[in-house]
Amino acid sequence: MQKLREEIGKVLAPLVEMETSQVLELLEVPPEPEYGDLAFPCFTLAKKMKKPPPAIAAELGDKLSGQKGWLWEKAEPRGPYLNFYIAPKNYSFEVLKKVWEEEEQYGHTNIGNGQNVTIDYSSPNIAKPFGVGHIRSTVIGHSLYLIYRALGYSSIGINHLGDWGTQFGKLIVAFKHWGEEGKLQEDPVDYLYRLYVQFHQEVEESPELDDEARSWFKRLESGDQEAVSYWEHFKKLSLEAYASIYSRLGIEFEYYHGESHYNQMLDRVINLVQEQGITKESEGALIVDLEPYDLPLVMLRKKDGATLYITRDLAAAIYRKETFDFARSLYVVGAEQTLHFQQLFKVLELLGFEWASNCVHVPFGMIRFKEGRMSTRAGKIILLEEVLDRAVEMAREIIEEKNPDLEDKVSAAEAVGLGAVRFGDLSNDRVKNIEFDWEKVLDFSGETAAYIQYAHARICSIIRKAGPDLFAWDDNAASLLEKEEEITLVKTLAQLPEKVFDSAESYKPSILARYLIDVAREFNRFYHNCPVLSSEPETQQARLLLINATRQVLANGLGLLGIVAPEEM
RNA sequence: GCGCCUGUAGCUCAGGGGAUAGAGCACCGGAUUCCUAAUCCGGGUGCCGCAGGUUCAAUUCCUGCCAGGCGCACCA
Repeated sequence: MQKLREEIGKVLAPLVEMETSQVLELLEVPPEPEYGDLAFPCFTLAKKMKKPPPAIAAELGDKLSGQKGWLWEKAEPRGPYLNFYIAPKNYSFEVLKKVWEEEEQYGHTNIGNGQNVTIDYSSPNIAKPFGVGHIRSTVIGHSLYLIYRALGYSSIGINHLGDWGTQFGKLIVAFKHWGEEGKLQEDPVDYLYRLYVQFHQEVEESPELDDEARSWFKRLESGDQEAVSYWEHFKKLSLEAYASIYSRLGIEFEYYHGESHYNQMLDRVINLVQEQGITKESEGALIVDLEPYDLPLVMLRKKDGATLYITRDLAAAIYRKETFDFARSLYVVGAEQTLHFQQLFKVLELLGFEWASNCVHVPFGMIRFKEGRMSTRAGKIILLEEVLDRAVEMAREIIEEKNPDLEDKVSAAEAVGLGAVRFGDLSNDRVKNIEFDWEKVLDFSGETAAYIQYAHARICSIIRKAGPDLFAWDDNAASLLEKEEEITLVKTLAQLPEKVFDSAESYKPSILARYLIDVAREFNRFYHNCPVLSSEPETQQARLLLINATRQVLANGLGLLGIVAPEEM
């Protein structure tokens, strides 16, 4: 908790002849609770004071012996550290009061000060089914969207649909050769997907199909009527299919600016790069040589005149800056595209845009099978919808078994099932690959969303039973907590704001996800050792305030992960 | 060949310049006259990939190597 740090910083600064801010940077949380709650390491002072660290710690301990502050009650040296111990009652009071007052705003701040952050996420390729692989960008990006908003930024979600490029040439060719409109209408995305797979099979035998596809894409780019109408048709049908997944997951975007959105800007962008004098003609194509920067060259225009992915990304970046004047621009895109973004950002830099340094690629690992990677082309893929459906179904079975009297099983199963899938993607470091395993997807035990949701639901149940009369703020009760389980829980609750901040700064919702597991765990320990409703009136009041604060932290935290916190399950 | 990422307990993974390296799963054993046992408690495991280097201190930072993943001009 910030207040505690500041209090200790102020006390310590004059004693060690440092700025308060320097002291604050050094303060760290000890590895064991018995070593106190905040420690000042004396190593860096050793040189300056020409004394061994333990001697310094001891000396500081002497100077502070018998002293205490509002939020801390003693400072003790231990080895090279000076350990501060919180004053449990005051500390609990402060934490509970803050959560009580801020409610759903607890954990939020205003450091973003209304600045815009654009977040490019989800961005599926039209005409390809929404596979489990797509969930990573969607879910991580959306969580960052929510987290940045909680920090006072104005988040702008952009779905950079893959709605342009040679794949449309392929699709048009496939549809013209083998397609049937009737089947397309039945299940558009699935059918387009099958055509796409078929194209890649046939191309093995007939390589000329590739040229045909390229030429159709070229026609599309030059506005050919027939090509455009195919494209519009495919796009419309795909978008309708994606809409249902997004609505089920509660995901929204400010803009659906796909790649095609930037078509009119491409000439201007290419001119801009040419004016900068960094382009070259090579084998008929227009390229930017990045060799001086140890990067492979970038191609802006193919020899047939058609543009490429990076051309449109360049246009998109500039468009986003001009339109939204972002403070940061995030690209939540798979790690396999790291090089692409290095090139993109380098070209922006060469164009003289100093805001290039505010563009951030937020990479993540891929979801793979044990046997190897998933492949849309080869048809080796698992549909996200199937994953969601099976997870919800499994949740439903467990509810049926554990809580057969529950009224609204449908909502609870949806919350738990979808939560499990999302949490699976959010809880581990995003850069790591994930091995897809049905057993893990459908396992709701251990460190999962259900663990957190269950803690939330139990708290709601206790609060319901307590009734509204028992449940009100009480200055006196708020400072009655003293049992170890209570204090540990309070300390954990106090960490939410810093966890939210850390998640944003490192672009890692996993920090928040892991923290919520800690909160739920500490709550469970408390729950098993400290009865709420059957305790003495004053204790009961204190514990109600504590569990309500816990409920709030869990709800706020899950909210930032895009996961529903059910009141019953 | 070059570049980027990853390597921690049987498995899946946290953590991270310093105080005894942690969880979950799995396995074994315990807890429910009491707020939902989707819970809790107990039981044991680690050359933190290998080798050097920087440092008072390295599992953490740097370099090299090994293993796996990903990428490297007309795909996105």
